[in-house]
Amino acid sequence: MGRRSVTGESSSRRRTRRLGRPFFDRPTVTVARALLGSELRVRDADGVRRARIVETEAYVANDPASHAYRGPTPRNRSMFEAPGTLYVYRIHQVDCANLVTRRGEAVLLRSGEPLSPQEGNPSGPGRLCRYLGLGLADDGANARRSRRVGVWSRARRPGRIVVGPRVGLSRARARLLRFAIDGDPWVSAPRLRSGSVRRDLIPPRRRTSAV
DNA sequence: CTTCAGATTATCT
DNA sequence: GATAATCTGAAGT
Repeated sequence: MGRRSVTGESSSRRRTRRLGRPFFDRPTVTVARALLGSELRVRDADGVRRARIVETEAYVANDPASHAYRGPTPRNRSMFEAPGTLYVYRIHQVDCANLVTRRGEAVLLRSGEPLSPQEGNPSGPGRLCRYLGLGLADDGANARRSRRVGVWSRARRPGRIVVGPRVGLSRARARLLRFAIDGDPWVSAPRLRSGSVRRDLIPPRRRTSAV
């Protein structure tokens, strides 16, 4: 905790913009990859918290691991709203945030690099929300329009993207729908390593311990 | 109404 | 690596 990585600035700067419908209204895997390197901003009375997204997971149609798998319920209602909607849920006393892509599909924001002056650890979906001040109250807000929450395009290119199995699931373990910036120190455990997973290969089920 | 597993994390061996 | 914490949503009776 309290670490801040040095992120070679200035060299390949880009103009950033708030991401809108064309960004979110695409296949979920596309959005999950495109979100890497983008910036999440949450405004409150004290100012703006910012984090650079370094790890995501895709939850797609007909996905047994998705909260939307059995159709709309009171909890997952936001997953069936417009692209860019925040779906925030609570598990084991922590809140986790998703961005909706297409109907019933979303991208879980798994970890980020802290960009605000405030120290903190946004590595892990619960910690990311806590660092940014995101919570259940934000469920249903739309990041395309919200004054409080927004996603901003990459200021610089991310490095290589690595792919692997999603974390913490008991079902659909074989699907490679977790994406991260290779080597980024803020990627959550278990760490993905380049070359450790073949994108086109479905690994056999393991009895214990993932990755 | 009751049961139960869970898109996590802190802490221990 | 393994487990407890701690509680809610959703499915079952």
